[in-house]
Amino acid sequence: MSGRFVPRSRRETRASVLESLLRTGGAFRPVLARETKLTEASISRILSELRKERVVEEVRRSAPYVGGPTALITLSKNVAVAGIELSNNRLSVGVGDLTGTLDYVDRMPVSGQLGQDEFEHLFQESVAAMQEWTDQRGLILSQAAVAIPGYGRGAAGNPIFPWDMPRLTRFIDEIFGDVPVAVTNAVVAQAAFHRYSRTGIYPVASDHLFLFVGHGVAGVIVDETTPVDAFSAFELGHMVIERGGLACRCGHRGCVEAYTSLRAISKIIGVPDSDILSKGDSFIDMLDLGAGMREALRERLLLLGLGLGNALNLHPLSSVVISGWPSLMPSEDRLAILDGLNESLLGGYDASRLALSFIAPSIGNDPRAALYYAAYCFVRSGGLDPRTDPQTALEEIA
Amino acid sequence: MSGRFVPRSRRETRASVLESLLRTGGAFRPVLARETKLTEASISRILSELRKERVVEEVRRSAPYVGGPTALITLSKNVAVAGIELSNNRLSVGVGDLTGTLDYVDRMPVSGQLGQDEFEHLFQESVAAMQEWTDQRGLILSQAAVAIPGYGRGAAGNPIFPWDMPRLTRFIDEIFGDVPVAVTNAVVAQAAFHRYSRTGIYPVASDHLFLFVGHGVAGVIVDETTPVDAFSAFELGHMVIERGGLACRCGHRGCVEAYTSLRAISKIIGVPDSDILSKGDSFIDMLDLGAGMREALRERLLLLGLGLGNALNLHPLSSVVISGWPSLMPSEDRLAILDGLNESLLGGYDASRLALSFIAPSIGNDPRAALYYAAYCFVRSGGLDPRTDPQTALEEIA
DNA sequence: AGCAATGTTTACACTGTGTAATTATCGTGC
DNA sequence: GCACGATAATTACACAGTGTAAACATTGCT
Repeated sequence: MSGRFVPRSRRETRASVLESLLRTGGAFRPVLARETKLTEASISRILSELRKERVVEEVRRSAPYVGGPTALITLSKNVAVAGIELSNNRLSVGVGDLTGTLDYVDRMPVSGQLGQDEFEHLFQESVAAMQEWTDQRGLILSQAAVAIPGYGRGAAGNPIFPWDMPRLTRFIDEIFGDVPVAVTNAVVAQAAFHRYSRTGIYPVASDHLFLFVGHGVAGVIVDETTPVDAFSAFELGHMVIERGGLACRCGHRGCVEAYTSLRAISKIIGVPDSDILSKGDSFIDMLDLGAGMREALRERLLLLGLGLGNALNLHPLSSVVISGWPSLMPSEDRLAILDGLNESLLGGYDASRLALSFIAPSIGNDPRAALYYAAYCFVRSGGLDPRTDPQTALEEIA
Repeated sequence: MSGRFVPRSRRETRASVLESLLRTGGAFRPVLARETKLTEASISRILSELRKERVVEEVRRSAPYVGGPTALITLSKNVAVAGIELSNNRLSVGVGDLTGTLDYVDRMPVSGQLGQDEFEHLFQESVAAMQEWTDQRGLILSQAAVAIPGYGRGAAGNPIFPWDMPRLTRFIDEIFGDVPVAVTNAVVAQAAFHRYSRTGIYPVASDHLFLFVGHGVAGVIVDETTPVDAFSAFELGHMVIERGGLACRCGHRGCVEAYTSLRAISKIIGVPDSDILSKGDSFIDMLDLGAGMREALRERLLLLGLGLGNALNLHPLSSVVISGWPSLMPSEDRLAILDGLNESLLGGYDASRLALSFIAPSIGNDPRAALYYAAYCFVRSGGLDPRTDPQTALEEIA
C-alpha cells in the first residue's frame, strides 16, 4: 500500500531536484518534494549536499502562512555557464549563471552562406574573447552549449549549413577543452527556452509541437515527460507539398520552405529577410501598403498549414505553438493556416482537437536560448562533473 | 573506476532479464548477465526467484566448451497469453505461451466497414469461445493484447476504424476482467514481432522505420533503445502529396493511401484487395498479364517514395524496412521508390545514407504478432501482476 | 510566554546491487 | 576412474540510497 518508488541514483535525484529549481526559478522544500516525488527527508539530504557544493542557495522569506516554509531554495549565482547561438544573421556568445542572468554578450554578423572553415575561425575568435572575459573575473565555466540551426539529423546531414558535423563537434569539443559542451539544434534550445525559462507567458503546458518559421521551418515535439536534451528537431521545411513547385535551396521543388521561409516571403513583401522578424508590430502596418501582399501571404500560410497537417498526421498532437513571421501576421490572416490544415489533417481542423497558438519571435534575446540550454544540461548532469562520473564513463566505453 | 550502475527496482531488473530471454529465446547465465548489464550474482538471485514462480525454466545442455555453462534458461511454457488481431479482413484470436507456441487459434471474417457495435459483438463472442477453451484446460491467462490498425492517435482518432476509442478500451478491459490487457496499433505489434521474435531473418538490427503498406500505410520507428510498448505508430497514409489529387476515404484528396493502398492498386490490377497479399510470389506472374500494369504500379511506388522521403525529412533515419505489397513486386520495379525519394528526401537518395529493405508481408500468421506483443507486455511487467504492484498503483493515481 | 501548525532534520529499517570468496560442474588426460 | 583445470553458479558481506517515523525548529497568533 505504501507505493514506494525507491531506486534512483544520486545523480538522477540531484538532477530532478535541480531541474525542478531551474523550471520554477526557486521553490520551498515541500513543493520540491511534491514535484520530484521524493520525501522531504530525501530533499533535505540532497539539498544539504547541494548547498555545501554551493550549487543552490537558501533565501529567507517570511512564511506565506502560519507555520509555513521560510527558506526559498534557488539555484546559485556562483555557477557560470556559456551559450553560443548561430543564426543565419549572427553568431552570439553569452556567459551567465543558472538564474538566467546574462553577464557577457558578444554578437558577430555572419552571412547565410557561411562556410565551415570560416565559421570555425569566427567561432574560435569569439570563444577566445569570451574566455578572456571569464579569465579576468576568475570564472570557471561549468557547462557550455552551442545551438545550431538544422543540427542533429545524424547521417542525413544539416540541411541549413551543409557541414561535416562530426568534424564540427570535434572542433567545438577541442575549443572548450575541459568544459563540458553540448551541441544542439537551435529550435530545440528555443523551444526549451520559451517553454521552461519563465521569461514570458507560454500558451500551453501539455505536450505540443513548437514550430519556428524563419529561414528554415523547423519544429520540436515538446514532450513534458522527456528530458529536454532528448528532444529531437522536426525539419518541416523540406516536405514537398507541391510536386514540381517552386525551386528550393535544397535542390528539390515544392518544399514548404520554398513557400514559407523568410527568404520566400521577403520576395513578396520586398523587405530583406534579415529585417522581417525585427519589425515586430510594425510588420502589420507595413503590409497595409500592398493590397495583394496580404493575400499572397495568406496563400503561403495555407501551404504552411498543409504541411503542418501532414506532419500532425504522422505524429498526432493536440497542441501546436507557432513562432516566427506568421506570429506577426494579423490574426484574421492566420486563419489561412486552418484552411491548409483542412486539406491535410485527418478529420480536418477542429478547435476541440487541435489548439493552435502563436508566440512572438524572440529576436534580440540571443543567445539566451543556448544559455538556458547550457543551464539545463548542467542541471541534468546533477551538477556533477560528467568526466568523473563512473556511470557516464561506463556508457562512453560501451 | 568501478563503473557501477546500481539503482534498479526489482521489477525493472526482472523485466530486463525476461525481455532478454524473450528476444533470444533462451540463454545461458553469462550471456544473460552481459545483455542485462548485471552481475552473475544478480542474475542468480533473480533467476532463482523466477524459477520458484515458474516463469522460467532450466534445460540441461552439454557444455559448449570446457567448463562451459550447462543450464540453458528459457521462458516457461506454463504462462499463458492471448493475442487478438483485427485486420480489414478478419478478427483472429490466439492463445499461446511465452515461447511463441500457438495452441489455440480462431479466425472470423469481418468487413472493412465494420461498425463499432458490430465489432464489440463479434469480439465478445470470440473471446467467450477462447475462454471456454482455456477454462477446459484450467489455463489462467497472464496477459492479453489486442492489435488494431490505426490505434493510438489520441485525440486525433483512428483513421481506419472511426470508432470511439476510449469506449473501445473500456469495453475490452471489461471483457477481460482480471486479465491485464494491452491495446496497441497493429503495425507496432507487427514491427515488434518481425524484429524481435526470431521467426525469420530480419534485414536490419539498428534503429529504423518499419513501414507496412496494406489497407492503410503505416509505419513505426523501431528504436532499439526504447521499449517496444512505447513505440508509436506513424500514419503515413494520409499525408497529402498531390493537392487536389485522387479522393481518399478520409475525405481529403491526394493522400498517399489514395494511391498506394491495397484498395487503390486493386483497381489497377483488377484483383480484390483482400486477395493481393495472399498471392505471394504468384503476384508477379499475375502482373505479366497486363503490360501497363507494372508501369502504373511503379508510378504508385514513386508516390510512396515521395511520401516516405517527406516522412524521413521530418524524422531522419538511415534504414527503412518495407512490408506489404511493394515487397511482392519485382526488385527492378521497386526502384521507382527511389525516384520518389529523390524528389523529396533531403540530399536525394543515397545508398550510403539510407538502406532500404523489403520483407514479405506475413499474411496467415495472425494473430502471432499480437500474441508476441502480449508476451512482451507480460515480460515488461517483470512477470508481476500489475494490479498488486505499488509503483504502478501510484502512477495510476497520479 | 505558550500554543498550534507546519517545516526540517535525523535515526533506523529496508531494498537491491556489486565484490569477492565459496562451492558446483564438466571435460580431459593419465 | 579419478584428480585437475577451467568456468559456472551461489552466497556472505558491504554499500548506496530511499522511506518511515520520531525528534526538533520555526513562525504567527493569542
